[in-house]
Amino acid sequence: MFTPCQSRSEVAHRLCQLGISPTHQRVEIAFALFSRHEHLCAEQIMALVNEHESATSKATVYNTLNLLVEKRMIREVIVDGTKAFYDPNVEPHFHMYDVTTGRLSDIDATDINITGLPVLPDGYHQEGVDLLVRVRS
Amino acid sequence: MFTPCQSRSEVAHRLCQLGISPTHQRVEIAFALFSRHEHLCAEQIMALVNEHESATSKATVYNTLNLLVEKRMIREVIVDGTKAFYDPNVEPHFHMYDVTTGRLSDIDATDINITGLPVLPDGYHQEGVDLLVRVRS
DNA sequence: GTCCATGCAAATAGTTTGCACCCGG
DNA sequence: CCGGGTGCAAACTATTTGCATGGAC
Repeated sequence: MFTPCQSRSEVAHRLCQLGISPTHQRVEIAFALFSRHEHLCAEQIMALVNEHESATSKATVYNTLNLLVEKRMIREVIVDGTKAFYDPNVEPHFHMYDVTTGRLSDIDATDINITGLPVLPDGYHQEGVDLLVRVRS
Repeated sequence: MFTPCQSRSEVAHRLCQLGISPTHQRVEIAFALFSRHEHLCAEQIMALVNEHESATSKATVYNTLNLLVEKRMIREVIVDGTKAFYDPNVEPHFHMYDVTTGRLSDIDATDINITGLPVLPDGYHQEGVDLLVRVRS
């Protein structure tokens, strides 16, 4: 299950567990995602991190997000090709995207059942299944 | 069902049906997609179109692809956020993406059944469901 | 001649790269 | 000191915008 973090020290601890040294920038970036249960894009994260003092560069935001994705602390969600969203929930689940507002929300995977997917040829193995429900309001 | 076009005049005819004037550039771009049953990205389409004489600009390729998407002659498929694929098949169907080769292929929708999707609140309506199976070879 | 569709050069947005610096050993 | 990890300016790539051109009426 997804567990949010209320404090920066909690986030720092999780970073350490993954072998990532908890620098100021990294803690701020991870905290932005884990303190709220939302899907944010790089730009929004950058804005949150630099709310008080403008201290962290775009490149660092991106590099850190990529590092967290690689270490499986967060997940990248592609929705429309214009930008990536980042999701602090790494458990298997799906997404709903409101094309009117640009808002992305979770769909719990436990309720969903997908049948009839093709059997993969030998030598192939399934990495994952992405399911996105696009809605308009 | 998806019906490929073997000739440029067939493509021109389909463009007219949609109210798009069949200029040289547009016919070439649409023909690149409809003459082969494949998923191509803008770059590949540009290369095909300019194989003989380098005559069509990148901007025109993109603008034309966007026009065809808008008129529902083709479909944009987002797979990894680095580039968009364009699919001449606009019937409901799903996709399989080989992350090793970067190749994208169709999955027929008739075999697939998805249950347990959430009921949408009033005022919302479903635009579509995208299903992508990521495989590794 | 006027006007609007068309095509493209230039601008933009999102992301990555390569390198300078600094901190721990 | 030295070396690798860190952060960022600059570069890069995919895509969009705004405008000049030219063909239709």
